[in-house]
Amino acid sequence: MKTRPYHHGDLRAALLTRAEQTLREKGPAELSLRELARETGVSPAAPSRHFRSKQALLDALALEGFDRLTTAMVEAHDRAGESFADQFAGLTRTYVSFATANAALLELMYARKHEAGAPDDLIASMHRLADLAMSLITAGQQRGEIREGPVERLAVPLFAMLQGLTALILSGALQPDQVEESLDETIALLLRGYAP
Amino acid sequence: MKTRPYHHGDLRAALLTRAEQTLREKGPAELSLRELARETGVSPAAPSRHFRSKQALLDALALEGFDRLTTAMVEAHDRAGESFADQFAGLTRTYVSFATANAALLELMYARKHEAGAPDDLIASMHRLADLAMSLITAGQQRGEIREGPVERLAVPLFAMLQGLTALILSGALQPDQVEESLDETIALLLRGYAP
DNA sequence: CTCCCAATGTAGGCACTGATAACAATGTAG
DNA sequence: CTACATTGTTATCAGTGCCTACATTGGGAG
Repeated sequence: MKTRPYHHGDLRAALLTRAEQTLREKGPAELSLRELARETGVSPAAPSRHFRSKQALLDALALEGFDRLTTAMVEAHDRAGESFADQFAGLTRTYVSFATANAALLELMYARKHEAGAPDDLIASMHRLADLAMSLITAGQQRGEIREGPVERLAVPLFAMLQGLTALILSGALQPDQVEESLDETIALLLRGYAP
Repeated sequence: MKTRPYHHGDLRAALLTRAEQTLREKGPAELSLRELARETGVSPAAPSRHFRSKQALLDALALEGFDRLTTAMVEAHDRAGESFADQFAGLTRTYVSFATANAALLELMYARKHEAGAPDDLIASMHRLADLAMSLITAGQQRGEIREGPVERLAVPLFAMLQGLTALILSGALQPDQVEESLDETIALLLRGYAP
């Protein structure tokens, strides 16, 4: 019988994928470093070599989430048509779709951000995401499809809407079969509100 | 030296107020039943007589929060003027104001709602709040200040906006001095979007 | 090639948590 | 006055995150 090698090989990655799985299944509250170690077949203290604290692991997970979301949105932007409405709808949909597919992850991503000790890379990731949305708005303004005004101010309702819509979906306030029509309604309302 | 009486008097209420205080100061994660008991000057197992589990205490806190928020919104509605825009702005502002003043509480209120075992009274409280907003919309429709359509559908962007705006504020994405102008911007955008 | 050392894993223990069971004090209904 | 339900207390359990000391490994310097 071949014994398990002393060194795991890539414990860090193994922990992360396993953690995301249990996060998806049972939520962040149920995530335990010890149990994670148990499931990965490693000693209880082993994870500490890769993640100084439980929070550090959660941060790493959140960071990964931001990366995935950002690339998804960039791809959606490239894939969308020329018209502002198209791009707008495209970005909104991919955001919401990511949110529904990765509910717990997104919750984690935003839960972590308004606490004091948020790491720099996390904050940077979030800003990158925000910039994406802002550039969409300035583009719309240049085409005359969005009313004028400072971007930071105009962007607030958009952010709020995205954030709020996903919150509604995650919280179960919106049934899955209502999501599509709610999205339509919301996008239409935003476009009317943003019209010059 | 007078010894502390065996019976506390109103432990349940004492625990709740103390719990809300620490919730406000240190967030829900740091809330510990044992510490609560310690601060209240009572044995570690005493709280279990009033709250079967930690979750039960959090639920009670959330329920209290919903009650307070609902009454605040009802009062705001009564205080507001006749015009739809007035009422709309009034409700939005009180909601956001409650959110900023009771950040952690509100987070708790919504965190609990999308988990399986949410108690009935909590769910009922949330529906009461939702009905309030919906009735605002139907009233607006009757006055011809809001486009027609099913209320449940029209209400979604409003809920999303409220939820999202508070999320932005709580998360620190909006600086306190930006809140007022963001609110103005958002309310105006919503009114344009809702216009017939 | 060898030896040393940094990286990675293990063993054990500490302080803390929430939960539960068995027991004690209290106040009250009959 | 007494039986009893309520509300505290004590003790204990399993589980957690984190820390220190030790073991094993593999790769780079000589």
